[in-house]
Amino acid sequence: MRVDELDAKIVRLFTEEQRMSVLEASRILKVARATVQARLDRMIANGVIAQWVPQPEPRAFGFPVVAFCFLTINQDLGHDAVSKALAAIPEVIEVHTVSGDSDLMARVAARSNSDLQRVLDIIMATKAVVRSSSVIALNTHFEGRTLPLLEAAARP
Amino acid sequence: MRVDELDAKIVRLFTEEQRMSVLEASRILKVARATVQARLDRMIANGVIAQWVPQPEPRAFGFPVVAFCFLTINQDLGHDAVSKALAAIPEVIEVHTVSGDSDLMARVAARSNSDLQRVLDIIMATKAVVRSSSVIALNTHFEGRTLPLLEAAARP
DNA sequence: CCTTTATTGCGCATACTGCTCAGAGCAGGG
DNA sequence: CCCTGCTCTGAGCAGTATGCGCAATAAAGG
Repeated sequence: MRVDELDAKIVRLFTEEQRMSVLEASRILKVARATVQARLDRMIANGVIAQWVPQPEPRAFGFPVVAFCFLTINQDLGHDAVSKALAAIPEVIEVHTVSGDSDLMARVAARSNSDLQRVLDIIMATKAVVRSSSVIALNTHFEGRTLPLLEAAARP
Repeated sequence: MRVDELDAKIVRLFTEEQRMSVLEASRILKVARATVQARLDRMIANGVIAQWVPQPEPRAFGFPVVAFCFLTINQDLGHDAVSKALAAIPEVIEVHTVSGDSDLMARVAARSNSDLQRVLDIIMATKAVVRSSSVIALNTHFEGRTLPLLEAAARP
């Protein structure tokens, strides 16, 4: 879907002031309320706004450690079956099939470095994963920063 | 912060029905409206709910390619200066300092595989990065799946 | 047992939402 | 040049939610 600058401004407004009402936004942007409504509806319908939900932050409730694990899977099972098995583990936040030496990459949260070991053991215990190699995130500079990209896509 | 099962149920409700009102949620959970309000306020204040904003999805507006780039940086600059330079590039969605062979890991979005090359060139052109090695996400099975972890943390 | 904190139920004024509708502006096709 | 389709606009109205305050009750902790 194509987005324009008004779309980007709307998303930015609702991102910066999450208590913004549609009416208030329309006043600030000097457009009709129905326009803001329509733009939001369209972006949600097209998936440009993928979700608009309270995002729990594991760091804030006892899981300060983040690691990226590169997994070599049991080829008998296939990627989908393995990702399904991984989805049963709450500490696994994200799973991609990737190019390169490994088959899958998983983002994993843990209570501590030693707790990460526990989670990795759970992953290995599924028998879906043959080998894993992890990289720990020592410091997260930023993440989920998609707004600048939306604005870049909106520019003419 | 400690979360209990009511907290998790509240987050789940607002995640599954994003048009849920606080009043409606209180009716469904059979608690007072003020309680739901108080729990939400507390979780937002403590960062358990990190953000509650419209999340743009790059895949939906022309950036279907996702890659994870492992960067070796120019040691003269330091991690923070480099991450700041990377933050100026809208295609860079996420940056972590990581353990292992590389210094930083960046999540990058692009319009296509060849467009990814363009983005990597921009990254290298900052002179902040000495070497990069990328892994392309061929298939995203799931991501941002933090709710199960919150529920696990809420269980007694 | 007492103090503190959380929850509850209630009311009220204000504000927002969802919905509808007719008219205006604009671009593209015939 | 005129039609057609699309979006934006401004307006209204009923229904609903919100923010706020308050006093009573329940639960938790020392």
